[in-house]
Amino acid sequence: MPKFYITTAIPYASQRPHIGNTYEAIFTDAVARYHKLVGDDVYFLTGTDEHGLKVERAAEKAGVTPQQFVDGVTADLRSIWDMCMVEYDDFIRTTETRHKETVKKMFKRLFEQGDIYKGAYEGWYCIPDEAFHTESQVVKGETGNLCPDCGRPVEWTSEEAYFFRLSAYAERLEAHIEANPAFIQPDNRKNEMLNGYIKPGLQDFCVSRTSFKWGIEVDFDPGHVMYVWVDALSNYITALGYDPGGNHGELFSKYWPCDVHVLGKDVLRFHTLYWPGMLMALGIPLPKQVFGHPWLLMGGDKMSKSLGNVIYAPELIEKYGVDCTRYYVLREMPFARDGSITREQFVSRCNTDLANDLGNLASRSITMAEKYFDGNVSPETTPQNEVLTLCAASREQYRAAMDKLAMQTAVTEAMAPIVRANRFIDETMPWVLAKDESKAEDLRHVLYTLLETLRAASVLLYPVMPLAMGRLRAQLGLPEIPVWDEPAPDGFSVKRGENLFPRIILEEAET
RNA sequence: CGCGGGGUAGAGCAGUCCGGUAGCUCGUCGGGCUCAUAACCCGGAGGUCAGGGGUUCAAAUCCCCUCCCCGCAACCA
Repeated sequence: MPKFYITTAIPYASQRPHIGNTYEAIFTDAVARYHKLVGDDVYFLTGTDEHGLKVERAAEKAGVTPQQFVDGVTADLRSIWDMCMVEYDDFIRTTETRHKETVKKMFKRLFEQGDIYKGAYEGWYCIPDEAFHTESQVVKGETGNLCPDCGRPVEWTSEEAYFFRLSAYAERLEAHIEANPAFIQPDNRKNEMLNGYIKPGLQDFCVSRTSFKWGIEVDFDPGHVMYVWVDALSNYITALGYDPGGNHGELFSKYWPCDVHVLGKDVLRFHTLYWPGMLMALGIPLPKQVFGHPWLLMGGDKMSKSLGNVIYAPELIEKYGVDCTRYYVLREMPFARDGSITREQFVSRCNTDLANDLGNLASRSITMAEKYFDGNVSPETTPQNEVLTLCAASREQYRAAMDKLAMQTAVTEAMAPIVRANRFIDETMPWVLAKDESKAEDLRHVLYTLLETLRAASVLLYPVMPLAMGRLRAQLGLPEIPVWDEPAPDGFSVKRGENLFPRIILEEAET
C-alpha cells in the first residue's frame, strides 16, 4: 500500500481563519480523502504557527498571555476545521514541547555545522512599536521615513541576529528545481522562483531576533528567540518525530519525504527555497512536491479586514451546510489562477449543480424506483448505454485530474454523468414505460442506469462532500463509506430520504 | 523600460502551447415534459475574441506596437 503524506501550511495564530484560509484545509482534506479512497496509506498533518511578534502584540491588546491567546485562536481554528469535516491525522502546534525541543536541537546542529551564523539584522525600526520594517514597507514622509503602522518616525537600526546560510545552497536548489519539474506546482511558479529569487542571488535569511520574546529560545544564546522560519517550517518533520540526532520516530521513517505540501502562493517561496535549503543542510530528502494554490478572492478583491469583505466558513456552513461550502470552494477554485466567491455566486453554484442537477436527479430516480418497483431495481441483464459509458470515462478523467491536484477539473468530471443522466430521463421517459407492462425490463434498465450513475458519482464526490455522499449512499442502500473499486451491484434496493441539497433561497437583505 | 496575471456574448469563464466555420455555465426569450427540489429537457437571440500593424490561403490563437484593469505595502492563504 503506497504511503501518502500531505500537509497544509500552518496558519498563523494571530487571528481567526477566514474562508480563504479554510479553503486550504478543505482542499488538502479532499486530496487526502481521495488518496484514502484509492487505497493509499495516508497521513494528513495540519497545525498552527503560534510564535512571533504579532501574536505577542495581539495577546497584549487582548489582555491575556500569549499562550492563552493562541490557545483561544487554535481552539477556534480546530472547531472550524471540524465543522468543515477536515479530518487530519495530527495537529501540530509550534508551542508544543515535542516541537520546541526538536527545533532547539535542529537550530543548534545547524549552528554547530556552520549553516547558521551570527550577523546583524538591519532595518527601519519604530521605537514605540518595537518593530522592524523593510525599506519597501516604510512610508516616505517629509521629514524622513515613517512607521507604516503608527505613522511615527522610524530609525535605521541594526540588531544582532542569527542567519541561515541559504546562499550556500543556491546551486543545489536550482539544480533540483530544474531536474524535478513536478517539484513546484503550478508550473508558472517554478520560473518565478528561479528567475525572481535564485538567479538574482539567494540571500541568507534571518532566523532569530532579540526584539521580541514570544518564541522558542535559542538555548545557547539567551536573549535570542527564533524568528519564524526554522520554527514554523520544521513542523512538517517535528510532528513525525524527526530527531536531529538520528533517532527518528516511526512516523518519520514511514512517511517522510512528504508527498505534497499544500500552501498559499504567497508562501511558496519559503517552501521551495528556505525549507529545502534547511533540509539539505540537515541531510534530509526534500518533499516531492510543493503546491502553491491560488487565492480565493471576494468578488475581484483580496479578502481583508480593512475592506470589511471577509467571509468565515462557520457562517456559510450554518446557513448552507458543510457540503455546499466544500463543494463551492473546490469546484470554483482554478488550479493556477485566483478564484472568487460572492454570496450570489455561492448560491447560484449550489442551486444549479447540487440542488437542480445532483439532488434532483437523486430525488427523481429514487422516487421512481420506489413508485415503480417498491425500491428494488434488479434487472435481468446489466444495461449498457451512453450514460454508463460516460460514468466509466468520467472516473478515469477524475482520477487523472486528482493525481495532478486539479481539483476543479476533477469535480467537473465527476458531475458530467449527472447532467447526462438528467437528459437520459427525458430521452427514455420512464413514466411512459411504466404504463406498459411489457416494458418492465426496459424500465428496470433505465432506473438501474440512473441509480448506478448516482452510485458512481457518490464514490467520486465522497472526498468533496463526505456528509452528503454518505447520505446519498444510504438512500441507495450502499455502505456509507465507498472504496474506489466498489463494483456496480447487480441490483439496487433504495429508500428515499430527505432531499440531499435543498434549494437555497437568497433573500434580498443577505446580498 | 521594475516583475507577474488578466482584457473573448449582460455576468463569470474555456479555447491561445500544436493557427482552420467562436464554445461553456448563469441570465434572457420561446417551446417540451410531468418522474422530480417552480426542478428537468430542447431551441433561439446575443460577441468586429481591448485597439493598431505584420506573417499566412487562413489569426482569439504566431510576431511587433499601444491602451486599460489587478497583484507584487498593510491585517492576509
